[in-house]
Amino acid sequence: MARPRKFVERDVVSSAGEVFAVNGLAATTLDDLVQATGLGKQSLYNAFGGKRELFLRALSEDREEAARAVSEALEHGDASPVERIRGHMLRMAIEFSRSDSRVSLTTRALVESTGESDQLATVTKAGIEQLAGIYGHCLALAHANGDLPADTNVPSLAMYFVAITRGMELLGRSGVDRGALTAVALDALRVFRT
Amino acid sequence: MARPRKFVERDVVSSAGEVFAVNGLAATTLDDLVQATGLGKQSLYNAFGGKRELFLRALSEDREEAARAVSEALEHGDASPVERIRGHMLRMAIEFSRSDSRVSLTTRALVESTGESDQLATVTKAGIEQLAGIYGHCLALAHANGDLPADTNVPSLAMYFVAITRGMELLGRSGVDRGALTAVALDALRVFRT
DNA sequence: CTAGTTATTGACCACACGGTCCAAAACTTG
DNA sequence: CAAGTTTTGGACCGTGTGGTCAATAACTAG
Repeated sequence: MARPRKFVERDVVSSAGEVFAVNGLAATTLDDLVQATGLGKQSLYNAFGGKRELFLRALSEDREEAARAVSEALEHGDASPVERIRGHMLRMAIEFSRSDSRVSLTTRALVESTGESDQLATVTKAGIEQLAGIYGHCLALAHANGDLPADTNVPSLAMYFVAITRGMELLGRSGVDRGALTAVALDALRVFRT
Repeated sequence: MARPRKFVERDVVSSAGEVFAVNGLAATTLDDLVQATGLGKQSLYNAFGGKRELFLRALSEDREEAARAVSEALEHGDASPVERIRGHMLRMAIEFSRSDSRVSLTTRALVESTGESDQLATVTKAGIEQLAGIYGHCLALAHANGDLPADTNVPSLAMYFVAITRGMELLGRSGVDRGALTAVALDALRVFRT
């Protein structure tokens, strides 16, 4: 009934996300996006509505992807919950120390958002809470296992892990090397000492 | 011998810094700066050279100020080193949960810098290391006091504190409230349990 | 094949951007 | 007061911006 699209939305959002991850929202131009995605301005505009909307889409996908990855790492496997978190943190240290390490769209959105009522702020806040929920789930298991001090406040500790990973992301960005970042991760895991 | 300036550099850099802290480098326009500082484009240009240079100046001042504040908190007072760090972390939790909390220029520069060779990256990396040094100094005292586990790697733990404070900054920005942030700070301090 | 619908393309636009020019102003020194 | 020097203010400029338009292409249902 109508001319079909030449592109797959998912791919376009993904390409756009990479550009945004490198440049940030404000510093990415429509032309950058046109070049990265391969489609024309008007097609971009028809399909998504504009730069900001496209960023929001990419942000949502990035957030889902990140949540999925953490879930995967923390909810499966036969190691104990604490061991799973340990493994995850060490993997994050490596990930964040990759020299091409781009900063996540969530962190970008957090920094570039203006004011509480900004839509970026809403999405990122939800993202933070989602992440904390995932950590919390795993920590609750560990707590039930008796692997955490009895007086542990699980939701707070979950938020602590979100904080330390965000901090490690920034440190990696600033050039802190893999060894140092791994050491930071190990220090962070000291909260588990019973 | 010549017409005197109507402004004080320090004040101008400070005003500019506030604008940058709110909007970021890319999203701040020259006109924003003109309005915030009160002087004309040409004067700005004469005195500093351009937007980016002015940002660099503001960044340096922000970094010095931050380092000074942390030094002040960690190196003086009659509480023990560990207690000083504890107090500092709790104060940071409050600071970062202020709803108008602007994100520090260092974090901004970290996120907005492009590539390792970027001048922004150089300055921020130095800033991170300076901060870690300050934490390290205080931690070394604590270690000598026997307040830290004997096997503590002091420089690494110092970097850990830089990471957790950066993470808390981001969390505060995302709307995490004072109570939650304080709890995170307390969790972070668990590394001190002997 | 035709009508209807949507996607694509590239030209186009108004505007805001960072930056520059230049004439006038404000000051110090002799 | 005059010469010399720097600052200032505002008009100005080329460029790149996000976004729009209108003509055309590509497809499907009938």
